[in-house]
Amino acid sequence: MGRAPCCDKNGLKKGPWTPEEDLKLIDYIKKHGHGSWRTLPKNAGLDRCGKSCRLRWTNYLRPDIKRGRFSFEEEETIIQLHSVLGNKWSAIAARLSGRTDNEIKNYWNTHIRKRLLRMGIDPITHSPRIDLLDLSSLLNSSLYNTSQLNVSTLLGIQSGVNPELLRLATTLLSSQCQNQNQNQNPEFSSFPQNLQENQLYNPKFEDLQTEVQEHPVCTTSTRPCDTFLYETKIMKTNVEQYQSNPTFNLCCQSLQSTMWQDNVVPEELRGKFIPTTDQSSLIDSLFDVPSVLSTPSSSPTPLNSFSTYINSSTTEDEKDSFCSNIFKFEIPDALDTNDFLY
DNA sequence: AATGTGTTCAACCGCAGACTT
DNA sequence: AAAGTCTGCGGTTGAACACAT
Repeated sequence: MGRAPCCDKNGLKKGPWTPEEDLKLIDYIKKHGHGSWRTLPKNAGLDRCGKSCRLRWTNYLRPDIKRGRFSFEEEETIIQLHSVLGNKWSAIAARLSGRTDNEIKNYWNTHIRKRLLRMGIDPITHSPRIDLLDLSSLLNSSLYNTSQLNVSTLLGIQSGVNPELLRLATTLLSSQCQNQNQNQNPEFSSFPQNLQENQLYNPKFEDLQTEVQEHPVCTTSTRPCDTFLYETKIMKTNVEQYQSNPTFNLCCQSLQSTMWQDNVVPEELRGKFIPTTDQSSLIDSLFDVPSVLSTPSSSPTPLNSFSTYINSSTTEDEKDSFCSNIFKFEIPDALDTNDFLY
């Protein structure tokens, strides 16, 4: 048979610890070490269960705990580790000296998670939340008028997009402009499908796939932990494939003009980087990831990119503000987006 | 000043795997 | 081998606090 029960839960104190209890616990562990948590409360004269003592010690009383606000570097580290490890708070805490898993978990849920959501980033997958895009403006944009292009297919994004929303978008596309562009450009009409096939089978991605598969797997995610960087690489590679396509060039110019016209880029920032008709620069801009997300601060940054501005920001608020604008999606009144959110 | 609302975070709960008997 | 405990972990809660009206 097994051991005797850890503790009799009846009558044991719960709730916040008093300074006296803290002192008792600290004194005991200083003298004897914690040893068996099961027997500790009795030996230390505490009316608590061992589990409660262990939690109090590891999360609050341990002398090597670093208290106070998280630094920017710590925050960036947490985001990077989370993109690889998922909600493995203890594993993340092990790489941040002085911080407990509980503290990191709380900080993630109260600060980082909300910030990512404000930026339109899914905090679980670290991918852009395309399901929050303003479909109506996208569908009516000059991009659409030029190419009758399925937006999600253009971006090479499928994961993270609610299928219902995509279906709705597709329905809208086909019903609104069924006759408009059908014969406009036969070459381009096969473009989306080709792009999709490329994403699935392109041998160029094999090394990236391997790269990701070598990482630990995100157990809390509903799909393998393909990080934001990985997806960004794929998207970028996908689009680069079509740079030689003249119709795609048109499309890029159209998209860029739409971004400017529709206030995707905040007014005050338009002077910070120069509008360009060069597709590669545009693509870099579209797929560049702000450093606060996943890019190590030491990584090289394209000059003509959003992150150039972000990295030169002086305060966290500025970054947040800028990123919020970049990812600010207006939800059409007629569309109840709650129905589409995971 | 009173009340309502939002935020924070210490502490609890329940589960799973390791361990003991 | 089986039954039960121990330990660590991640998710969740709710009291305390901050801020807005």
